[in-house]
Amino acid sequence: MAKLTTCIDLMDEGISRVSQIIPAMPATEARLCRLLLMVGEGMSEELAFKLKPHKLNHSEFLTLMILYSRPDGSSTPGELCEFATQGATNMTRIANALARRGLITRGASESDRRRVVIRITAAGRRFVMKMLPPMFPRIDTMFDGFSATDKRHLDRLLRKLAGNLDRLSDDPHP
Amino acid sequence: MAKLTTCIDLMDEGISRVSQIIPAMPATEARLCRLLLMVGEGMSEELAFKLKPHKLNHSEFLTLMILYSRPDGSSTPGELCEFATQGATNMTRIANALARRGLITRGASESDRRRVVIRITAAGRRFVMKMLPPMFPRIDTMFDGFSATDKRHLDRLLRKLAGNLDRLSDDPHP
DNA sequence: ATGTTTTAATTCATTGATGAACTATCCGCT
DNA sequence: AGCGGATAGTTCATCAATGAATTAAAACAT
Repeated sequence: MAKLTTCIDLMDEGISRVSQIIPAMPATEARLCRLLLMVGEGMSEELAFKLKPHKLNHSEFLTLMILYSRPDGSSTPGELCEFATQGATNMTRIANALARRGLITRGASESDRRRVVIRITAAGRRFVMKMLPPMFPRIDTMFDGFSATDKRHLDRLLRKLAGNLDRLSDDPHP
Repeated sequence: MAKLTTCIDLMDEGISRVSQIIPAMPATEARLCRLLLMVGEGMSEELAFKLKPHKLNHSEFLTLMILYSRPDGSSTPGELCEFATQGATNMTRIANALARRGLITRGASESDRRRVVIRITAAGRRFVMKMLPPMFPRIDTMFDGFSATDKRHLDRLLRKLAGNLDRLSDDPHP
C-alpha cells in the first residue's frame, strides 16, 4: 500500500498547481478537506484490519457497539440508522448478519407492532468484551506524540467542523 | 438525515458508558477516532452531493483531479492507484468511466508495452474548470469560524496522525 | 539465449451499500 | 368507525469496490 504521507505530499503539490491555474480556489481549506478525508480513510483501513479477523464490518461493528453502549442494550432499526448514519436497507442487512451470529436478537415491539426491537445478547456482550481490548494499543499508537493540549485542540476543531457541516446540509442543498 | 452533532452527542454518552465497563479503554483517543471518522464521512457526503449533478464519483473525481494537477496531465493506472489509494481493479473501472465520457484517453506506452498511459483531454480540463468553482463557497463555509491559527493547528495535527498511521501499517499487522 | 520471477493491467465473481417499490401498522381527521 | 397520509421495516434491483485468477510484457538469473 502507498504511505499516507506520500499521498499527502503529492496532494500538496497538486493543490498548489491547481490553485495557480484557478486562483479563486480556497487552497488552504481544500487542502484541509483532503487531509481530513485521507486521514479518515487511513483510520478506517486500520479499523477494518482489526475487524477482519472477527469477520466484522465497520458498520456492523458500529451497530453492535451502539447496542453495547446503551443502558438497556436495545434499540430499533430506525434508531440505529440514525445513530450509525446508515440507510434503512443496510441496517436490515446488518441486523441479519449480527442475528445470524447470535450477537443480537430481533423481537416485535408490543406498543407499536411496526417496530422491531433489537437487543444485544449475552454472547454479543462477551464478544465485545473480548475483541475490544486488543484494539487499545493501536489506538494509543495513533496518538503518539499528541500532548493533552493537542488532543483538546483536535477535539474542539473537529466538533466545530461538524457544526459547520450540519449547517451546510440544512441549507437548501443548491 | 441525522445531524452530525446529534450523533456526536450520542457517541460521547456511549463512550463514557463503555469506558465505565471497560476502564482500560483509551477513551479520549477512541473518541477522537470516532469524531474524525464521523466528520470525514460528513465531508464525504457533502462532496458526493456536489459531485452527483456531474454524475461523478468520489474516486472518479479524485482521479480526474490528480490528472488535472499533473504538469503534463498524464499518468498510468498503477501510479493513479497509489496516489488515489484505490485498488487496481477499481482504477480500471474508473478509467473506463472517464474515458467513455471523453474526459481522458488511454494509450499504450512506447517504452514499456505493459503500461497504459492515461491522459486528461481538453474536454476533461474544461470540465474541471467548470465544475470546481461552484464548490468553493461550500468549502469556505465548512471552515467558518476557523482562525488562521485553527487551520494551522488542524493541518499539523492531521499530518501527525497520518505519520502515526503510516508507522502502524508498517508494523507486522498483528 | 532461455527459463524464472516480477510487474502492469485487465476480467470475473463476490461483497457492501444504495434507491425504488412494497407491506404492514399507526396516527389524525371528519 | 373508517379513510388518507405518515412511519417502520423489508425485499428486490443496481452500483461501487474488493479479491482471486488471467494475460502480457519486462527484468533477472543463470
